[in-house]
Amino acid sequence: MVDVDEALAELRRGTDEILVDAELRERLQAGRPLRIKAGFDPTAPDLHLGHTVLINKLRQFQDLGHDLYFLIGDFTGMIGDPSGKNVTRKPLSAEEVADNARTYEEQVFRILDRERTHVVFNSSWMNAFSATDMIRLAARQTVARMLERDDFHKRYHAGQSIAIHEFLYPLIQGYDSVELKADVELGGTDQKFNLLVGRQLQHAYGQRPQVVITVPLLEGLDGVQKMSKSLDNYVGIQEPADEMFGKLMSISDELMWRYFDLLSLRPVAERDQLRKEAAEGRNPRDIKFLLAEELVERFHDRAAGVRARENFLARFQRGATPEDMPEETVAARGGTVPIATLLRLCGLVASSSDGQRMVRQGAVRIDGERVEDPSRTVAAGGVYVLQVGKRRFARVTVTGESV
RNA sequence: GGAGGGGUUCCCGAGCGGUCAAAGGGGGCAGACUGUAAAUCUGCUGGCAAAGCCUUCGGAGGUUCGAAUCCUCCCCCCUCCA
Repeated sequence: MVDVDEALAELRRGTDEILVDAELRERLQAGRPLRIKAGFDPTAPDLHLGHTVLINKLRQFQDLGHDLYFLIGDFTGMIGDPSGKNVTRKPLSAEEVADNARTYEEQVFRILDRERTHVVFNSSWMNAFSATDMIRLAARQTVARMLERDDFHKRYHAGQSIAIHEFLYPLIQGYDSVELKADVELGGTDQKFNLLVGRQLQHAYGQRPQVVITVPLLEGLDGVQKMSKSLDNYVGIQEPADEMFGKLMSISDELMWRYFDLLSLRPVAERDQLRKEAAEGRNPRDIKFLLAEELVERFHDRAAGVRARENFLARFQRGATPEDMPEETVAARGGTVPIATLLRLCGLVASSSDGQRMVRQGAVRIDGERVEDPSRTVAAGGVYVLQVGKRRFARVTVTGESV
């Protein structure tokens, strides 16, 4: 049996809070495999680095011999999750939920141990929940307590709507813990309220309340808001190596240390050493290289990490165009196509108006030559490398009229 | 059920008969500077194969030469009272 103190030290690392630490110790001492719960909303089909903070922690529990209940909140997902943005979400269709859940499952086993993971869906018990059950459940919670939740509190005081069913979300999530007889539930710090509802409900239903562990939320690339797909400040774990590397290089120096803490698996001592070197004048960019390379390596492989760094240097230090870029084919009506339209058709700008603006701002290049004239047209019968800004590229073949 | 306040572009928020594709801020994007960092400065921030045309101020009608602005009905949100 693993030493409990050692296990606890390992489990505490990188967490935000453990409620209650003494209870966790007790349960670990009991020596039986614990039932570890973590819930996932089935709306995001792409896991990003922000999710991996939690998933790495789950993996640790597995490595210590505990059982993971990977809960896909398909039922709660259909209700619509109130957390995050202060907007009532539209419910997902059963089909979408199923699709998203499958994608989740595929990706998560890049990190988790399949053998020690039970994938469960809360619809499997919630679909059988009766109105009577629901009322009994709702009776366990008060409106005042609900309004303590930060998200609800803000919306309420900002004069934004809160639908009643949004109150059901935490209740059901909490009830899932009852159903699973969870010993421990993990989640992001933003989940603290919901996780604590689980404790309360387990007590109300005669169970021993779960231990709640929160992990910090990872800030997105902007360094301010949490990493999320909808804010488009994320790094997906399935992204191409160059893309991943480039995104990680664009973070601020300050944020880099945060990422070292929450994402890097390097020993703490090494992190401290790097920090010292930075303070002594080592170029932070080179330290960022280490981080970016480590993460690319984790989700691709060693060679990919090295190659991504080389490509990065080539492109931005020596101005080379990337080797891989989207290939597009565009048919020119009447033999030529305006540059702004071409950019739009290649997906490099959101609209042709936007494309014109980009040209005016000097952001557009054709085969490396800056385009000055917004009304410039491009002739059919050629292959061009288009560039917008520093990062957006496409190789386009312009053909004559085809349809 | 009653009384009052409110719904404006990605977000917040001005506008209250033409000069409004709609102030200002945030966010975002681009340029300069750099280490594709941050900070800073500057510009842009409805759409269209485009010097013109088309669509936007909760929805539908109406008044007017002209409506985000005025009128009618409807929908939604908030506050207080029940």
